[in-house]
Amino acid sequence: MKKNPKSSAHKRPTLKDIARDLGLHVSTISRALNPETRHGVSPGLADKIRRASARRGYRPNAAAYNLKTNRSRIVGVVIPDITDPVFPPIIRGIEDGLARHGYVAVIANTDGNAQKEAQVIDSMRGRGVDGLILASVLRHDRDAVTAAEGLPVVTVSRRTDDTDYSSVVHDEDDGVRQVLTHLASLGHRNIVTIAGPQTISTGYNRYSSYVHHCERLKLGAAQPLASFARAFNETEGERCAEELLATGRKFTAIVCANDRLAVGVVTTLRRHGIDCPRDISVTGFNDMPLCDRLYPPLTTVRVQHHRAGLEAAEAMVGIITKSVTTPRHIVLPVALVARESTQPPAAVRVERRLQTHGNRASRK
Amino acid sequence: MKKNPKSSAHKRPTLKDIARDLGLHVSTISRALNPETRHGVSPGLADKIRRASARRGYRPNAAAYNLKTNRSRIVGVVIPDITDPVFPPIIRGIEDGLARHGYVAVIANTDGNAQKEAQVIDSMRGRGVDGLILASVLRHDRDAVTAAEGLPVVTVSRRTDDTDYSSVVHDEDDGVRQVLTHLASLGHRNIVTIAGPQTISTGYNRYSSYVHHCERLKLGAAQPLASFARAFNETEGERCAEELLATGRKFTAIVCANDRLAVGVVTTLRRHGIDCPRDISVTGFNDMPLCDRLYPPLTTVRVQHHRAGLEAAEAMVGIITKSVTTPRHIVLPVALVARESTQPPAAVRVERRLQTHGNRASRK
DNA sequence: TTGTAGGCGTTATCAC
DNA sequence: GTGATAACGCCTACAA
Repeated sequence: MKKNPKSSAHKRPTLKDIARDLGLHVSTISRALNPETRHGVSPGLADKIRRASARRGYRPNAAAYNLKTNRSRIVGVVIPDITDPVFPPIIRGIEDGLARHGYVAVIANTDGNAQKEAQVIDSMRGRGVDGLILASVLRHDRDAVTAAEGLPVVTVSRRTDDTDYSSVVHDEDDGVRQVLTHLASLGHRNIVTIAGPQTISTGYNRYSSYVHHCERLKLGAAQPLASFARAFNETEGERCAEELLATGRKFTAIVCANDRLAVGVVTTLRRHGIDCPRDISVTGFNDMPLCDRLYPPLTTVRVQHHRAGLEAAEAMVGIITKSVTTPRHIVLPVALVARESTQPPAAVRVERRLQTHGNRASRK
Repeated sequence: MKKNPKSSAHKRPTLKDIARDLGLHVSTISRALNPETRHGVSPGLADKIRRASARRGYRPNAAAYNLKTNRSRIVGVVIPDITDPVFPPIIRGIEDGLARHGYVAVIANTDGNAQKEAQVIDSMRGRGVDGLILASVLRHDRDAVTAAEGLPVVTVSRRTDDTDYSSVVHDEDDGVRQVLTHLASLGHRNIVTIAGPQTISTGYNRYSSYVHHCERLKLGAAQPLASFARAFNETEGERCAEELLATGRKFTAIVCANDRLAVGVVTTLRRHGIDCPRDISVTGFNDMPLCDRLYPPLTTVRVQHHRAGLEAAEAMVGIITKSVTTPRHIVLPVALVARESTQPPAAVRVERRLQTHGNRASRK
């Protein structure tokens, strides 16, 4: 039972094996087993072949298929860092989407390093990936673009300015609009922002929208105040909050370009004895996992991470299989999630209390 | 410049191409380029060949290599759900470790479903993975074991009871010991637990250690009280906390089998108007990302997620390349991280205050 | 030290 | 409809 070559136990059976079993030819087996070419074989025989190969536990050899067809059914996924809470749901979406079509993902982390990005893309190309899903691109990403040359590319969550890659992104502008409308309706007038890196489409778009909608809603006082983060993380949130406080300017709300920045902001505020939301309201963007369990639960913009991954995967498979050449740009809707990190500013609260004749518990 | 077959632009060059360029034969090129066989070719020629292939931008064709050598340099990684915050750091570690040796990971999610686990393992085997790293196994996982038959397997974070797979786990027992010692030193005596699924090694070991160390430290009153979670998530944490409260038993601390359960517990306590840590202390396990930004910052056990992934990857490559046959079991040290979710019980605080003659600010 | 030939498992293009 | 044959790109005896 150990090395019996005739036994079904040891080596994986090949087309040749089941051809020998049935006294047929390899090519017939191949045809019968391939849905695309099944028509060229009589129904009865095809059935018999399928049953026989199932019985033998036949599994097509991926390497041979790859070599012959030059298709690996592997898609490379390039992200900054899987450890950042926004990416796992996206990846899950990508994997789920790819799996539907028999594709799998190979993931690489760039740590936001453009050089490393080009390098991992190169190595993925060496592995013969059928396409690339990039969640790491900058707005002007020459390195990535040249490294990816000739391969199908879909960007997800982000977008490049200058190429015609297909993309799946979130409606950043509407998100920012909803945040500012929400803050305005609470009574905030002096709203500042912590913007993300302007080299990344999300950072750039969210900041532009902030400026645009502040103007439109007559917010942000004289000139809107902004601090620019060099990365989307807690540490930068802390640093930027310090920077804003150091200006001495008065403001009652901070709009952050993403949740992790907001988390850092809250930490810094607390360190300064400033309470969120009592003294200052803070908003995030993304609604990453655990957002609702933070202190305070964070008001943020929910984006469809998983869905974005799914769409990106579908788009990729579409390009690979149907050779869709015209780039498609999908923009997914977002939704404000108002939690406890936003509240009317103190002055407004006092005012309202007076209006309601000192009615306590007017707002828990 | 579009389809010139002689141009270096379009199709990836093969060994044959650079052989033709140099007027040599394919096998010579192959030998010169392969570090293992380079000895069999004169140094001068080898150099010339390497330069030429570099100039042409030669990249070995992975599929052909795979087909010939029956090695894919792909390792399958099976996890419950990449969306669970504990897994990304592990995966990052695995990917970093594999990358050192030119391997990549393909990830699949099982959602804790044993059947799905067997299924994804099967499909990975179809892809010709060189080995499997399992972060999803149960203690008795017949499905996984049979599906993985014949492939190198390393389990990470978890372990099976009955097979001889190599494994990389954390020192659960020491973690629980440190947690209980910490709570005891704060003055807690009535300590209950929310245990994880007993079908999983972590759940089982942490609970066993809880029982053992409670006894050793004379804790847990008459009989220790436990509620058993059906999964390691916030919802189950909430449910189990309700269950504990419903018993009517008095206790001052809840030891949770992981952080997500602890997060759920805190939510439930708050819903009942019970403050953590003032009224009840809560501890977690894992020190997942954002643990320090929760409310209250969670006292927990730091485990080396990334390191575990690295070690698992190294172990896997060791098995694949050097055919290490004897399973190795690595246990990584852990460390208590005391944060604000643990505090002396109210009775003890009062007592201490009396002892210090009403000294306010004795403890912030 | 270098060249030759065969084959890994599959698919595609012939002919029958 | 089915069988034969070549080829995908690489590795590796073996021959020269």
